Amino acid sequence: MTRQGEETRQRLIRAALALFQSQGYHATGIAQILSHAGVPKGSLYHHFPEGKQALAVATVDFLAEEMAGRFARATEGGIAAEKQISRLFSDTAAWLEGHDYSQGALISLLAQEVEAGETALRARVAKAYRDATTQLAEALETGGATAPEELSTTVLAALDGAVARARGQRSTVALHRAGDILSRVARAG
Amino acid sequence: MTRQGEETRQRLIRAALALFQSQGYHATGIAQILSHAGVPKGSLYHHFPEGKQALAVATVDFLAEEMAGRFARATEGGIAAEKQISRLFSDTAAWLEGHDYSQGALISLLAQEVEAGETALRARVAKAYRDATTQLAEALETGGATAPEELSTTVLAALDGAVARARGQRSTVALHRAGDILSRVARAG
DNA sequence: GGCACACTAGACCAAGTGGTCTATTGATGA
DNA sequence: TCATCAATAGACCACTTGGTCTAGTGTGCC
Repeated sequence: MTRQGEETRQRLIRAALALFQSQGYHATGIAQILSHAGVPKGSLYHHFPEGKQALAVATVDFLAEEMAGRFARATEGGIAAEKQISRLFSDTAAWLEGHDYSQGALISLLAQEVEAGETALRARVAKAYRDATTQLAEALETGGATAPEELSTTVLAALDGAVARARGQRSTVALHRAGDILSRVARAG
Repeated sequence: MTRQGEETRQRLIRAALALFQSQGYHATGIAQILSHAGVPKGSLYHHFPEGKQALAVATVDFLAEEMAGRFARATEGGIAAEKQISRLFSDTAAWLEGHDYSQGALISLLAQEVEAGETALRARVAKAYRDATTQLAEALETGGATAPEELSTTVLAALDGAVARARGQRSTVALHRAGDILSRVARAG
């Protein structure tokens, strides 16, 4: 793959990520991704011969890596679990507001939108959930949480649900409420 | 509206609900709804002149009423908030398994899928969130919870997120974990 | 019984869908 | 320097989409 080819690939992934996150998988057309990325159709099918689904898989992987970095950073410096959680929610709230609620929770969106038949994509979604949970659990454990796996699962579920709601209501109160309650849970142990 | 007309309307709403809940709004075509409901196209546009979006609005209203009934029932007999929450999660888990994970969280799905331009639908989604939260909060308050609004918001967010995840992983463990933690929160006060 | 109209029926349409294919360009390694 | 092939470019295709429209049918009221 040439340097330019690599760049095109990245542009496609970024454009697809933004659009899928904003409208969902089925609402986003190939043409829209192409115009958003400034890339012709031939290039898409050169880099992703399996088409839209393959692009979505790459998008999930890209996002999963980004999240992994975020959780890893949360561990540094031994921040208390309680603090990690409240930060996770308030950072997400700020991110949503910053994008005027146009972005959302890709993984949970795909988990609900994608049919059982699209196995490749479904498998990546499931993997993304597993990885995010164990990574956050490790960070929380480092931060002194008891039952970190259970807490991590709950935090991620509440985060996804609250993001969806925030978008529906154009308000981050749900995010802050959930963050408050769950960070208190971490403190209580 | 004739008796038969009313029945056709109901059939359309039920079919649309099942399909939207299963695949999302954009992935579900008019033709699919029609064939699922066993209703010709002319009837749809007679009952819902504004088309797909109006049908989705009716679907949200229908679901909102159903949820209201569920929360009202939870209040009867003064069940403890702690118990209400664990039931909510385990009932949902059973419901998902019963439908082989084909059904999902419609409101949060729509909240993420629907563009800002579709105002009518967005407004109903926001209303459904508000109503569900206050109804559950009342039930929880009756059950002895402190800060019922905050708890209700968090429970609903976690429920939506856990449903999405359950579908992505074909497993209800996330639902049970979140239910456990949040019912403990209700007990702790 | 008979009329009005709520309702059903589905052919039809323009626009858009994801995907294929051929032609061409230009970066890269020998 | 040049040959090769990765990458770009976009015309094209079969099919589906949501929606419109005209023609009939049968229900319910007077």
